[in-house]
Amino acid sequence: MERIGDAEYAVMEVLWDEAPLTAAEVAGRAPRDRGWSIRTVKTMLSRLTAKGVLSYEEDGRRYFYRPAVARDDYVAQESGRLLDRMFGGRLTPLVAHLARRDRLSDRDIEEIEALLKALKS
Amino acid sequence: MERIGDAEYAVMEVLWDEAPLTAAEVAGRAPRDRGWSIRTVKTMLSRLTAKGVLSYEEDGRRYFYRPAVARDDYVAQESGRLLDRMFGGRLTPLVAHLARRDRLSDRDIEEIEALLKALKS
DNA sequence: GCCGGCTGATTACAGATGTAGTCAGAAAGC
DNA sequence: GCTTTCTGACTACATCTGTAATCAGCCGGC
Repeated sequence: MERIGDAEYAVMEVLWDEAPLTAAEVAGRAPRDRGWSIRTVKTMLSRLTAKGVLSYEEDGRRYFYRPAVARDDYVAQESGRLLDRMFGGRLTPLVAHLARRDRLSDRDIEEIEALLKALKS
Repeated sequence: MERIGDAEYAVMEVLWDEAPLTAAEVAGRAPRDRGWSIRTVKTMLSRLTAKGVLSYEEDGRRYFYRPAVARDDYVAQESGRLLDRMFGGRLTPLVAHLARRDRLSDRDIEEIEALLKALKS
């Protein structure tokens, strides 16, 4: 799967949340703080389509865009990449790292323990 | 901290592993499969220095390069970024995601449980 | 029937990145 | 001493990314 940039990712988020949408609808649902012009959004949509992560159906002369890759698959790829690159592909060092850096709340710990317990049964 | 690319990251890995090193030494220790010329490595070193993630001491007309940011800090930034972007900044969804995608071995589960248990005490 | 506005396609352009060549000067071999 | 070799500095250039303008054509209002 091709890599996508930060801004492109924001466009994907919109469509993962709701699809299919027209370019104008995507622009309307994009994060306000990006301050994108409709042109910018259209460029993103074209590029993402070229990269094969979006597809569309024609509706007259408009397109209805929708994701061609599941959010879960994309997330799996990116988190796998980070894990491979920085933690030798293993999750434990990541958790240890986050714990060291105080990114783990007590609630996190409880939740993850419950999750792991469920996995073992 | 400025962002660095994939190739730049590979250079940092060399120096996080061993420092200080000259440009030639970094080139010699870089992953063979990158097929880098010494020029390429030197460009990386300059850019990383400009970005402030490397520093150097002069040794005659050569430089000895060394990391100016700890690997741990860099890793914290990048894993935080991924967590924020894809999992709302929370670790639990990441673990749940990896579990769903079979990236969690029994050994991982045991290790993480032990780690969490230690954290609580 | 013409005009303003909307559509996707194409083009523009600056900054980042990957990869490397050129240059001026020092050092080292001979 | 002269040539080869090595150094960092600077330059080059294609691709990717973020951001947007231009273009050609269709559609809906009047």
